[in-house]
Amino acid sequence: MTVKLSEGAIEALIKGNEVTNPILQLINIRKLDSGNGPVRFRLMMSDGLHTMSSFMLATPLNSLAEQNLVAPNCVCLLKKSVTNVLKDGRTVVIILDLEVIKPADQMAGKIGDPTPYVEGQSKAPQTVPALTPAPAPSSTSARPLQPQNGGSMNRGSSRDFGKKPMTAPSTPGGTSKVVPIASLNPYQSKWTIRARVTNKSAIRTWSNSRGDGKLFSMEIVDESGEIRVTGFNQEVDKFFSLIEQGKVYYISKGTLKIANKQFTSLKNDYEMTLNGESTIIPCDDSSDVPMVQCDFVSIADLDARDKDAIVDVIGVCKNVEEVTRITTKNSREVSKRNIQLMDMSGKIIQVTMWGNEAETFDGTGQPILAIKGARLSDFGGRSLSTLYSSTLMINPDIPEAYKLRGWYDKEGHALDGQSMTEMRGGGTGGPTNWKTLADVKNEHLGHGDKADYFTCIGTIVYMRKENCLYQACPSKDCNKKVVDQQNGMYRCEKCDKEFPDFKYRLMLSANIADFGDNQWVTCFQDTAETILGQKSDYIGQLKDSNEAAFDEVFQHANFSTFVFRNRVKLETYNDESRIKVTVVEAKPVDHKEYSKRLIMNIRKHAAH
DNA sequence: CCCCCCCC
Repeated sequence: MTVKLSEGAIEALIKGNEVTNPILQLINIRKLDSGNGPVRFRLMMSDGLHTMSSFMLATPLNSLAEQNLVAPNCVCLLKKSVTNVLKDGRTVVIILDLEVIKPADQMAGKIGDPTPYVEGQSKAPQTVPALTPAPAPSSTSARPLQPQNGGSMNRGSSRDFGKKPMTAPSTPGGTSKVVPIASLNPYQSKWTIRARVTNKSAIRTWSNSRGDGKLFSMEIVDESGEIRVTGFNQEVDKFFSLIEQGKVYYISKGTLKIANKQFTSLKNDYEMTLNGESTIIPCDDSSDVPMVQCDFVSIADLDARDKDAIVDVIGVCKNVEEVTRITTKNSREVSKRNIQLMDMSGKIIQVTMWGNEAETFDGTGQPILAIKGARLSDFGGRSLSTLYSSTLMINPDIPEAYKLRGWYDKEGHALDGQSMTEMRGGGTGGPTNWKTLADVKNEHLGHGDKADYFTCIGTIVYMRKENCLYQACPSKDCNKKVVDQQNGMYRCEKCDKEFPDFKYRLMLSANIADFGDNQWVTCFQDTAETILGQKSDYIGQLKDSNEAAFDEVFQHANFSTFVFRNRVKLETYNDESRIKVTVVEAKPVDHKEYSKRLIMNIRKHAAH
C-alpha cells in the first residue's frame, strides 16, 4: 500500500493555517543539547512537495524518538501541533501529538522529490487533501493551530485558538498574541495565554534559612495543555483575591522554569512564576476552554509506579469507611477517611482523604471518583493519599466516568476485586475479610502457620461474669496481673515492684452467634469495654460495691450486636488443639453499610 | 523564593 503525503501541508503549517491531520514523512531527526532543560528533538519533515526542518517534538513525545519509533523515513499523522514564532522571527512547528502510520522499517526511502521550503517560493500542490487554503495572517504572526481532540477531559472544545481574538485585551503590559500553554518556554517572555483555573491553593507562608514569605499556586488548563502557576508575596496581594477556581483568565508574562515532577502530576515540563510584569485579566467568553485534564493510571498499574509518585486515578468508590479523627506527630488534629476505589482492572486501592474532604465525602450509591494528583504510598503495598493540591471529582462528566459506571453496573459490581492495599496484623481498614461463623469452621481458618483475621456480624448470647476482671499493675503500659500481698500491697512480677494499688482490667469470655452458628471469643480491655458499654475501673468498682449494678451491666450488654473483627489461631494445650478466637475490634453495626453489603451479595449470587 | 500534605 502506498502512502500519500499531504502535499502543501508544510507551507500551510508554517503560515499558521488550519491543517487537519496532515500526513508527513520524517526525513531527519536530531537531538538538541539544551543545557539544563529537557532534551528536545528537532525534525525535518516532508509533505512530498517540500521539506522543512523547523519541527520540534513536544517533550512529552520524546520517548517516541528515544525508542526509535519516530525514525527517518517513517510516515506520521500529525494529530496536534502549534505554530510558534520565536523572538528572532523564526517559525517553529511544535508537534504535540503524532501517530506513526508507517514505521521506518516498512519504508523503502524518501517519498517523491521534495525540495526545501523557502518562504514565498511555494510550488503548487497537485492535490491538497485535508487542507483549508486560507491566506496567512499578516506579517510573521503565524496562527497557532487548533489542537485536535486535546486532553481526554476536554469539554466543549470545538473552537480553535485561531478563531479566538488573536490578542488579549489591553493590559498594563501592552497587548500580545494569545498562545497555547504548550508553547510556553523559558526563552520567550512576551506572551498571553487564555486558560481556566482548575485548582487554586490557599495562601501559605513559609520561613526557612533562605528567608520567609507567602505564596499561592494554581493549576491552569487550555486546549493545548496545563501548567502550574505560583505567585509569591506582592503577586499574592495583587492576584490571589482576583482568581476564582473554574474561571478563565488572560494571563500575560511570567517566568517559566523547569517543573519539579516530584510535586505535580501536571503534564508540563515547565511551571510558571508570576512576576512584576505579569497581568491577569478575567475572560468572560470561556465555554471553549476545557475544564480539566487528567491522565488516568489504571489501578493495576500502580504496582509498577514509584512510591511518592503523583498520579491521576479514576474508580468506583466501592467502599467508604467512617470518618475518624487522628492526631499527627505534630499533635495536630485532623479528620481522615479511607475509601476503596476499584476500576476496570478489577483492582482495588485504598485512598485516604483528609480534613474537610474527609468530613464531607459522600460515597452514597458507589459514585465514580476521579482524583487528579493523588500521592502513591507503599503503605499496605500500594495505597493513595490526597494532597492539598489534589482535585477530587465525584461523578465527573467525562467519558472515562461513563465507561466505568457502565462496566460497574453491568459486571464490576459482582467482582470482589483484588486489593493493592493489604493490611497486615491487627490493623483496621483496608479490605475486610467478611465471614459467617460457619465459614470460619468450614474453611479451617486459623489452622495455618499464621493467625487469620476475619470480620463477622455477631450477637452476644452469653458472657462469663466470673473472672472477667483482674487486678493489673498500675504503672503505665504494664497490664500484668499483680499478686495481692494481703498487706495492702500488690506485687508486679514484670516491674519487680510493689504498689499500694492496682487497676482493674477486663478479659471477657463471650459467646457470639450469627444466623448459622456460634463461637466463644475472648475480648480484652478495649473491646470488652465497648461491649459492656462501661470503663473497666467503673465495672471493677461495681463488682466490689454493688453486685446488682454489676449484673445489670451484663444484662444490658447481652443480646447486643456488633461488627467483630477477630484473630483466629489454632492453639494446643497438652495435646489438645482448639481454635482460639480473639476479638481485636468491636464496633456498632453500620446498618446502611451492612444492608449495602447484603444487597451486593444477593446481586453476586444472582449473577451466577 | 514553595514543595507542608498528616494516621495506621
